[in-house]
Amino acid sequence: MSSKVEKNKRQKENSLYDAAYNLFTTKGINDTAISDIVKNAGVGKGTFYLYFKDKYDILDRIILKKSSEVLCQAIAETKSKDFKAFEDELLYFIDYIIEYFKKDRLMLKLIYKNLSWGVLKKASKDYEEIREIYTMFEKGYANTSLPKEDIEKILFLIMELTGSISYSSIILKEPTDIDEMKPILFNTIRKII
Amino acid sequence: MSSKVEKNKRQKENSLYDAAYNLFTTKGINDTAISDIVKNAGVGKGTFYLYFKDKYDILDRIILKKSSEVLCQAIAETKSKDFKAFEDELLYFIDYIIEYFKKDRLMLKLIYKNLSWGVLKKASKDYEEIREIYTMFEKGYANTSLPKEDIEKILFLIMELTGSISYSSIILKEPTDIDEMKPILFNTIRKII
Amino acid sequence: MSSKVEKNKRQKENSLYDAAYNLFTTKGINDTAISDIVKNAGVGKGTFYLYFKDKYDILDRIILKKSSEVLCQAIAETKSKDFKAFEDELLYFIDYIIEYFKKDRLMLKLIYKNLSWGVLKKASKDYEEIREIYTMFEKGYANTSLPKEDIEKILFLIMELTGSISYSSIILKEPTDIDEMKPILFNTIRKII
Amino acid sequence: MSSKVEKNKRQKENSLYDAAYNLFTTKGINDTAISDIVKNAGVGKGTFYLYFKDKYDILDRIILKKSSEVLCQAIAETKSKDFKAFEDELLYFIDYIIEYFKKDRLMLKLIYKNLSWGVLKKASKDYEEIREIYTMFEKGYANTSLPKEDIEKILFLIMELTGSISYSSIILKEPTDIDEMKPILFNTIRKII
DNA sequence: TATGAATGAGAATTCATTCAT
DNA sequence: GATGAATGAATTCTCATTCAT
Repeated sequence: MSSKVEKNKRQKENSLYDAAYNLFTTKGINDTAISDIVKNAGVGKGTFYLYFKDKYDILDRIILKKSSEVLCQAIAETKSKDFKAFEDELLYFIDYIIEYFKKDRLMLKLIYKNLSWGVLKKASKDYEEIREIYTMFEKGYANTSLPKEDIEKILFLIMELTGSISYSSIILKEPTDIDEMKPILFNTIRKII
Repeated sequence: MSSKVEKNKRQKENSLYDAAYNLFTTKGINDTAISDIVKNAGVGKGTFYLYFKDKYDILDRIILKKSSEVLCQAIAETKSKDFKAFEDELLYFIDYIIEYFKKDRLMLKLIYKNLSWGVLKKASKDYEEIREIYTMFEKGYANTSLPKEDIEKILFLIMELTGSISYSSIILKEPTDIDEMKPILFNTIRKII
Repeated sequence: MSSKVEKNKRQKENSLYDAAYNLFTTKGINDTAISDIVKNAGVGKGTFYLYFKDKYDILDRIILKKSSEVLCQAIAETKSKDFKAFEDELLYFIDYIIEYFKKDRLMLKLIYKNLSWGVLKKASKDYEEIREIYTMFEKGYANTSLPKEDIEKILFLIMELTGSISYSSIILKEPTDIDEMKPILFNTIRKII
Repeated sequence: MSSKVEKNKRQKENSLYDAAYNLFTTKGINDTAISDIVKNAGVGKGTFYLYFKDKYDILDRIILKKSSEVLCQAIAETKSKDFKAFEDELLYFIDYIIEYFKKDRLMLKLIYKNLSWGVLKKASKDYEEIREIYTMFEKGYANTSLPKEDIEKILFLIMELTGSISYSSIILKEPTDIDEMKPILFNTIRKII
């Protein structure tokens, strides 16, 4: 296949991704029809089915893509800082994620209700950076006697807590604004590790 | 209005609640149509609209009802035990909730992603028991200098953490089974308070 | 039946008339449901069927009532002026009707599309005043040799023309405003008689 | 787009027009459902919404189409006769319309109460023939000092009168049959011009 | 590959009418 | 007479999916 054709295909697929993401975040998943997506993407209706099975197929892929993006960016940024203390490193990582969500509330809204940390772990085949989160965390626990599985569980627990608190305080403003929750959350994480 | 008519109305409304709950938990929300609900409830289609605005109206009310039920039962049971230590009391309360969810996974699946602790707080007007959760928690912190708001935030955080971990480990088995997560979760809560 | 009960019945019927008239003129006939009418009238749904067969039954009666009212008022007012010339008398009568419609556009909109002069004639059993329109017109033609039927046809024609022009110029502003159409219309009527 | 597809589209649209027209005239507008239309047209239900917004959209377009057809035919026929006198020409034109309505009462019934001369004028962009009615009329008034607007108003008035009388005498037989009304109507028009 | 016209199953919603109280 | 809860047929409208071009 000529690379021109290949490029054109990639282009169509991407415009479908973009259109779907925009519609899912602004109108909601239920209120977005495939005909909306193809209209916004500027492609024919049949074309959608060449790339995706249905609405939930493209949704799943978008969620994976977007949440990986956040995590990759967060881990890359954290690693570049060369923290001495593990606690500082972890909190910087968590804070980066929260600040990201604060700037892109629509994305948080879309991915939170549809993402589980477990799904991401499966995706870690494709994203080396996600494995690095584990590495960072395990290194932080290097001189403890905790079994590796327990360390992973603690990481899992912290990630779930972060996601949960981010969602409720950023999206629902419950029980209060994220900036007021952060000290409590960070303090809690410090106690946990 | 005669009490016979009144009783009949209550009956219809309840059979709609029950039918909707069963369908939502077994078939899922998206795959449940109003016509399914009325068919299962044994009432006419128009009757649905006499009591509810649409599918999401009945869903919201079910979620509120069911989640209040869990919490009310949990707090009642906890109070009846007359714990001496606050830590024991809180962990018993949390454990009760988790065990409830273990027995009724479908309910957990339905309510978790659609419920926020904030919504419940608003409902606490109608449910005295929910206010008692706060009372219990505040009593536990009685001899600290923490401001009342911070105590509430910590409670909120623990509730979100519990819900989040319950959902992922009971429903998704991620990162592992709930029984393996419990020690870590309880240990974490102990550290937090 | 005691007159108190009788009065109460009349009251309910009247509030149904009023409610229906208000809804028909503001929301339109198609968009007015019987449940709207009874709600606005403050009576039970079953009550409607004690007085009217269906929506079109009450509509027909309202149209007859309202259009008779206009005509009765117009003829009474005209007679009270004691015109010498028939032309002046007829034009005053027509003008009175037009001015009435100008002040109550909603009513014109409701009755025009649903009323025919013929329907009114049938109603003239109940409304002596409507017969007087004929009398006035025939008197005006007293010293001509025209057969009575032709005189009636001319009156009919003038009434249809008036209604038609009122509707288009007052409601649709077509071809122009009623005040600009009046001179042409009056001039035309003068030529006709 | 291939002309085959284009032709097929036109065909579907036309069968919808035809089916809707037949149902509107025979069953009435209120008693015609979209599902009746598509069934009679032999197309899928969704196809209707590909071409029309709703029942009133197709109705409006039908009315415009049909009323333009009558007028176009009437003016074409009139022009072909090469009348010397304007009065003869106008009356022939009016008579043609009336005879048309006599033969197609259902059409008259459908379009009259839903059509205004004003709507037609707007459509005259698409129908050159409608503009020719104005031309004919203005030519007839060529050697008078009447302003152009007044001439148009008189034409409007004559058209409204014709429509109104046609409707009541052909459809309602009020006050009498159209053939008995014609002499009076023609006489009146003669007086008006 | 890409298209978009066509489909029809199925979802939500309305509403006239009945009838037990 | 008066009520209003209950009904379910009827209607509108949507939308995922197909397939001929």
